[in-house]
Amino acid sequence: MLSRKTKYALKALSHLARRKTNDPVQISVISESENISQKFLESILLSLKKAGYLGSKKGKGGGYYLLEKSRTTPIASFYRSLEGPIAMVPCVSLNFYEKCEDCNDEDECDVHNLMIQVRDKTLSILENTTLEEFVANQTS
Amino acid sequence: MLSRKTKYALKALSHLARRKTNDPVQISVISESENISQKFLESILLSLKKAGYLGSKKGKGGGYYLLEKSRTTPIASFYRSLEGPIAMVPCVSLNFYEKCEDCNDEDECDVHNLMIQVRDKTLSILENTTLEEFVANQTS
DNA sequence: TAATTATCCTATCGACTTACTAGAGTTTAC
DNA sequence: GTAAACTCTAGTAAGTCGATAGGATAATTA
Repeated sequence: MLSRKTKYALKALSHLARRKTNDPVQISVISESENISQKFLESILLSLKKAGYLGSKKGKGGGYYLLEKSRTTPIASFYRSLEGPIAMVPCVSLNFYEKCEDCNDEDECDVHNLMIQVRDKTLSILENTTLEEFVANQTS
Repeated sequence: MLSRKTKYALKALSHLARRKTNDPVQISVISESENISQKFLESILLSLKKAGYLGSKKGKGGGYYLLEKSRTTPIASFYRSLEGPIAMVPCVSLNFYEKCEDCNDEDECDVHNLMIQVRDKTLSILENTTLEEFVANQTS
């Protein structure tokens, strides 16, 4: 399940990406337009900035803006930076791999083998959809 | 992420399904063979029984056994009964649908539309893999 | 019937996570 | 220099997770 944090982040990114220009947008504007608690969104946008996806400008006329490269960043990257592993089990995670303590031989673990398939299918979407495409997506 | 509960459940089901016969198997046997805390496994197997996937026999020579129909049950069913929704967002869940409070028009929500795709890909595996196939699965 | 075996059930626990909120600090534009 | 806006640190209520403890219940065996 997607946490609210990640969901809100994707909605905020979508909001910024739908704009033609990369001007700063105030938190309050995004928060009202997307129906997200402003204070909560504040911390989310800050995370996205620290992760290198957004820029910010303080003071009057300030706000958060999309860094140009973020438009071609796959959703998988945003997901991982907010939510962590995409895989359903750490032992099939590409970026957050961890061995199971209870499992001697991964190749013989049915759960492992099934979850690899799920991971691959999921990644085929999340890795191949950029923010740009995410926004352009009409009932795909 | 798969909870340990669900992971252990799948491993236990796999253990039972790998057997040719459907004789009762003691919790302690499964627990040792799969490296799962016995007490925790106890409650998991009980859930699976209540959900109608396993039978049980008390007393000497007792244990849990696979109900025949469970062999042809898709993994998705086990998953849902233990973990709940498979979808990443309630608003795209087939069996646990819930409307987002923050979203006016689902069809125009980018998150919604993307998560439909992820759901379909995931279901294409979990709905089309029966316990039998799950076990037969060799590095597929 | 008594003893043994194994499931069934309740309830408790500490650690962690989630979704937020409060409030003060800092930078910028005018 | 003051108002506008982001930055940052804390904290918190509620819930979940993984596990444990301890006994109740039921079935089998002798």
